[in-house]
Amino acid sequence: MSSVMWFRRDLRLKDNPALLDAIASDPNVFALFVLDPVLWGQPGSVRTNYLIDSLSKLNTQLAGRLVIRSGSPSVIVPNFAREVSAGTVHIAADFGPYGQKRDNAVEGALTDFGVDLVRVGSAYAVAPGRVRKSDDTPYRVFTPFYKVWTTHGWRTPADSIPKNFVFQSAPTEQLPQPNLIPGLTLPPAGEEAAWKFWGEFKEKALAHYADDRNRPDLAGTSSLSHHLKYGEIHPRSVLAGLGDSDEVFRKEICWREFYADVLFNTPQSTHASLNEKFDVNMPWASGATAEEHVNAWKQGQTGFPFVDAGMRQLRAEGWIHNRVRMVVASFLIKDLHIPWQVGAPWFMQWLRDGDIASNTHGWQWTAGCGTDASPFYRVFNPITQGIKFDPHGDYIRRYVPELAHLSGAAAHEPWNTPDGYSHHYSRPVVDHKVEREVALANYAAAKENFANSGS
DNA sequence: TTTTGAGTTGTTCGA
DNA sequence: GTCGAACAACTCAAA
Repeated sequence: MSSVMWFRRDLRLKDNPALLDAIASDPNVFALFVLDPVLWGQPGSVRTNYLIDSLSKLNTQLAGRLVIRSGSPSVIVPNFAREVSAGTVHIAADFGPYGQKRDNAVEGALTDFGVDLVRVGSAYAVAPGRVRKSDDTPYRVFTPFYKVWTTHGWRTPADSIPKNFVFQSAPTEQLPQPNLIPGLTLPPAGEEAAWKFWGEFKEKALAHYADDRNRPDLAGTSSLSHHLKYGEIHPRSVLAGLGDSDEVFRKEICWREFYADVLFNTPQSTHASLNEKFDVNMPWASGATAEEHVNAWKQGQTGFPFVDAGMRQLRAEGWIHNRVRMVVASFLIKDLHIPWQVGAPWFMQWLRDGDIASNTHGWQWTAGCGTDASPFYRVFNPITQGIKFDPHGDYIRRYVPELAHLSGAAAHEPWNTPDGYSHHYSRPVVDHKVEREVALANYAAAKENFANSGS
């Protein structure tokens, strides 16, 4: 007999309860990764390239014993279990809409072969669905969720696997080659890189996190999002390294868990606004001009330096600073009047950390239809946001070469500088002041229509 | 059930 | 340039 560790979004050996459970259940352990065509090889997928790197690092850690098979998991996993005479298949539970469906299908197929699917742990310190109000319904507001999440607690990081543990070997496919995307550079993947970045952040930036995290021109954030996404480090390990004074950063870890919980409780929210009037009554833009606007947004050619820098950073690094994500999302929704459901998939296509829960609900928050009750008249000003959070213009010059000749904060307002357009930078596609008023009127109209529709 | 207090991330205006 | 108030009144959580 043997056991199978089916890796998915938990590509690490440290603090991996499912892996420990596999070893405890039978020391002849096969390490399996399934290339699922549903998640794999989507055109231009940045995450696919990152994942290939991460799998290659994991394979090295396993002394070349990572078994790769491609196909539908509900076929591949049971067949592999039978092939290696496994009694159990071990996984970290997945709480996303697709992941749950997939795992249930695999579990059913395994049962037919007399093999158990064992779920141990998850990608979260506190599994989605566990934090509930006293009436047993889920939270829709962050702060009370955070209070209960904190007191709920989580286990201390698990032991490492035994030193020199040897995994079993089985026939494997080769990892696909990365599909290089021109202009895109990804940081190194894998468990070792995750701990290296986490260590450096803890040493250099964590103490200033509360002040610097909003500054896209500085290295003020942890850059852990892609490592957490692929489970190269577990949030439990990160939380264990924090002190009482690191409340702001602990809250950011909790935001990831909150949004996973929200998605778990409302799986339809990947495409449907939590506040349904946004999908029914909002007069969104359409037609040729709207298409041109969306295209300018995607290409980073809106003529708003802070927006364009962010959209170009996305395609250069597969990442955008969180502050800038809010600004570019607000611009698409409230200046160009395009629904969040157009922007979210573009982010998912290009973000190396693209997480369906965090991405979906980050967008819904900005749109004003998500788990937040902030006033609808909150519209980000893309120019003043830039000047406030990139005060020297360094972030602009890094990503927008047409403005690299402007010094200091002048890069934020090329229209105020004689040679602002001497290097062919785009003119603003809209007038922010005008579009802000349009957005406010649209929200008011949607609310009115909703009231009148009698729903 | 009713009431009360509070809610990640903002902008603009006018003193 | 800085500061406080207004924006306009919703939804959620908890007592």
